[in-house]
Amino acid sequence: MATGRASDRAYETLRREILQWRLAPGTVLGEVEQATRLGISRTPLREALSRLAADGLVETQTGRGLVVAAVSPDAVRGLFELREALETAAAALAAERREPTVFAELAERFDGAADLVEQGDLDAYYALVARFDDAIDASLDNAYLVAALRGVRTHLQRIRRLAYDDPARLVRAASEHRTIAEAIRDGEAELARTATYVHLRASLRHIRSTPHLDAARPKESP
Amino acid sequence: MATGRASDRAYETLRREILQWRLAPGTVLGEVEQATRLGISRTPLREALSRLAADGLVETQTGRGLVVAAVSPDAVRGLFELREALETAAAALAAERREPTVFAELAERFDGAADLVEQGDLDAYYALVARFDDAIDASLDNAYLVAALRGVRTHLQRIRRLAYDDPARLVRAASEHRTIAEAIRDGEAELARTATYVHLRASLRHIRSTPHLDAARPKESP
DNA sequence: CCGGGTTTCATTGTATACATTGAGAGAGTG
DNA sequence: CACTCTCTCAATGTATACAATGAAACCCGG
Repeated sequence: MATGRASDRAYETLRREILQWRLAPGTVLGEVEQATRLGISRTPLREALSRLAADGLVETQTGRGLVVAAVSPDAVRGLFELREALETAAAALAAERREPTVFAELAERFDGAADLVEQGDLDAYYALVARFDDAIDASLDNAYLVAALRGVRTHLQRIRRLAYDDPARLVRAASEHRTIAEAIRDGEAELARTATYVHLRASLRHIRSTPHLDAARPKESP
Repeated sequence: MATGRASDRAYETLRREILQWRLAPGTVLGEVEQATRLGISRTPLREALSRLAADGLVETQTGRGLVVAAVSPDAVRGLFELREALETAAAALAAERREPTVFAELAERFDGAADLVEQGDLDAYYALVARFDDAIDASLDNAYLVAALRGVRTHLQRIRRLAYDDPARLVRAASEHRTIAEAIRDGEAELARTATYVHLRASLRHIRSTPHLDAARPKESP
C-alpha cells in the first residue's frame, strides 16, 4: 500500500468516495481536515482537489471553499444533453472506422448478457459495458473526444447510484447495446448513431422514472 | 498590477502565451524556470500548470516533465470531430429553447458583417462571433455542455493562428453564421444543426487548405 | 432590541526547505 | 568499441512555516 504519489492516491480516494456517495453532494472539503484524514500534507491534497475541480466533481462555493458538486434534476438533464451529443457522434465515427472484429465479438457477448443479468451477475454485465466503452475509445483514435467521454462517464457513475440495478432495465439495455455493436460492426454509421440515441433516451427515461433521492444522502458501500 | 491570486495570474499568462504561440508546442516548462520568470514561487506555479494540463494545453512527456501540447494535423481532425459533435448539438438545443430576440439581433449583425471584414475591421468581426458564442452558451443553460464548448474554443484559438485572417473566408463565414442565427431565431432545430455542420466543414476545409506550419514555430505577437 | 463596526480566528494562499526520483554522464569490463 | 553498471545531480514531489484573507462572533452606541 501507499504506492505512487500522494497526490494521485488522494485524488483516486476522494474521487471514489464522491462517486460512491460516501462524500455526499454539498459536503465541505476543508484542506486541513481532508489532509489529516488521508494522512498527507496540504500540498498534494490541494493538487488532488484541483483535479477534482477540473473534473467538475467539486465546486467552489462562495466563501465556504470547495464542496462536493450537487446532483440536481437539472444537472442530469445537462449531462444527458452532453452525453447524447458525444456518444451519438462517437458511435457514428466508430462505425466509419471499419474495425469489425472487436465489435462483432462484443455484439455476441451482449446477445448473451441477458442471461448474466437474470443470473444476478451484474458485475459481469457492467464489465462488458466497460469493455464496449473501451472499444469505442480505441477505435476513435481521438484524444479530445475520448477525454470528453471520460468526463461524462465519470459523472454518470454518480447518477447511476440513484436509479440503476433494475434487472428489467438492464436486460433491455443489453439488447440496445447489442444493436449498437452490430451497427458499428457492419459500418452503418447512421444506424449506430440512431441506435445510440434510442438507448440514451431510454436510459434517461428510466432514471427519471425512479424515485429521486434529490437530497444528498450518503449510501452504504457495496 | 499584480492583482488577485498568483496562481491565477500565472495560469492566465501561460495560457495566453500558449494560445499566441509565444510558447511553441514542445516547449519544456520547467517549474523553477517558469516560477522565476513569472516572479512567483513553485507552489502557485504548479497549480497553474495543473489547470493547463486539465485544459489539455500542456502534457506530461515521459521523463522530461511538462511540455506545451503539440498541434498536429491529427489533433486538428480530432478537435473538429469533437467540435462538430458539440456545436451541432448546441445549435439545435439553442433553437429548441425559443429565445428569438438575441438571435434575431445577431442575425442582423452578421448580415452587415461582410462590410466590417471588407473594411479591414477584423477585431469587430471576431467580437461579434464571441457574442454569438456567448448567446448560445446562455441559452443552453447547461454547465456541462458549456464547459465542453469552452475547451474546444480554447484549442481552436491556437489552431486559428495557423490559417485564419483570410477576408474571403471570413465573408463566407459571416454568411454561414447568419444562416445559423436565423435558424435558431426561428426555432428550427434541424436547420440550425445542419447549417452548423455545413459551417464547420467549410471551416475545416479552409484550415486544411492553408500551408501548414506543422513544425512548432513561435509567431510574432499582433 | 437592533445595527454597525471591530476584533478574532479559522481557513486558504504562498514561500521555502527537505526528500525522492529518474535521466544522463562516466568509468569499467567483455 | 560497445555495453552495462553506478554515480551524480538536477528536477519534481512533499512537508511545513508564514502571510493574507474573510467570515463569524462580539461589543457598543443608538
